[in-house]
Amino acid sequence: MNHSLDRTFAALADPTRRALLSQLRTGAATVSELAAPFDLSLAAISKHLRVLEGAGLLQREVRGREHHCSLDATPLAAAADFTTEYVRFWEDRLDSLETYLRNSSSKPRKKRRSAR
Amino acid sequence: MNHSLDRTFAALADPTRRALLSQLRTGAATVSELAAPFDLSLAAISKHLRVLEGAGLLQREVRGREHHCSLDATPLAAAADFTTEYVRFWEDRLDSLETYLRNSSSKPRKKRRSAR
DNA sequence: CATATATTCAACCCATTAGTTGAATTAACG
DNA sequence: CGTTAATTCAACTAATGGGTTGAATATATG
Repeated sequence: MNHSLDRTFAALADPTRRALLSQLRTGAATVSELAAPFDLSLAAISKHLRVLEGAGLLQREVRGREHHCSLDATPLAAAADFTTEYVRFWEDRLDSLETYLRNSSSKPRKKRRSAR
Repeated sequence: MNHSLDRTFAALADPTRRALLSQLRTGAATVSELAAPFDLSLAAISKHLRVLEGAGLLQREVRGREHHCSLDATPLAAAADFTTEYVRFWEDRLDSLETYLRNSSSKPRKKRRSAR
């Protein structure tokens, strides 16, 4: 279940791929343009790009002998939802812990208000 | 660079680990409690838990022979920031594309307003 | 103490990943 | 047409990941 989150997170787990994504924010680019900043073979970059493509984060338009790659951030929405849900959950827990501590230490035995 | 994002995303890339995190939201649990829902050996779960721990997502308190595990969502904040930044960027791009299309198709040659 | 319980450790297996190099493919260009 | 350029393919290596099993290590407990 949630195959696509698997691929999205796996794609993001590699620093080279995150750097490629970052580069793509400035606009579409060919494979060799994308490869230029890295000390890696073109084949290695080609593989990374395929991983990004497999995660739906990259779209490729072949124009002659050049492959023009562009970002597609759509799949990141699910990843963002997933993570922010936990962050919210966590903040809420910390909030209620805080109110609990405030209410129980200064005025012990008193009923605590609910957080937020 | 950003070793910790590496580990966070790598930890999230596995469905078993995401399920473990989800379980941990209901509160602390021992290793065997966490393992119960899965059709996996305890050793396998133990490994997954160590990955989560390595990513800082799990805290362990050894109480006698039991290891009580609890969630720590703190590292997810960076992951959430990372992903939502892209999502925002993407929405903005789509927005400006939309306004561009609206303004150029109905009233061609007219200056377009900036998005948002 | 002897035994059962909770968990990890160690050694393995198999699949996948990240990288390399050299050849193949396809397209552009004088 | 022949050469150069952009990219992938194929084969290989080394490391990592996810899983297993059986033994080891503590810790409870009758």
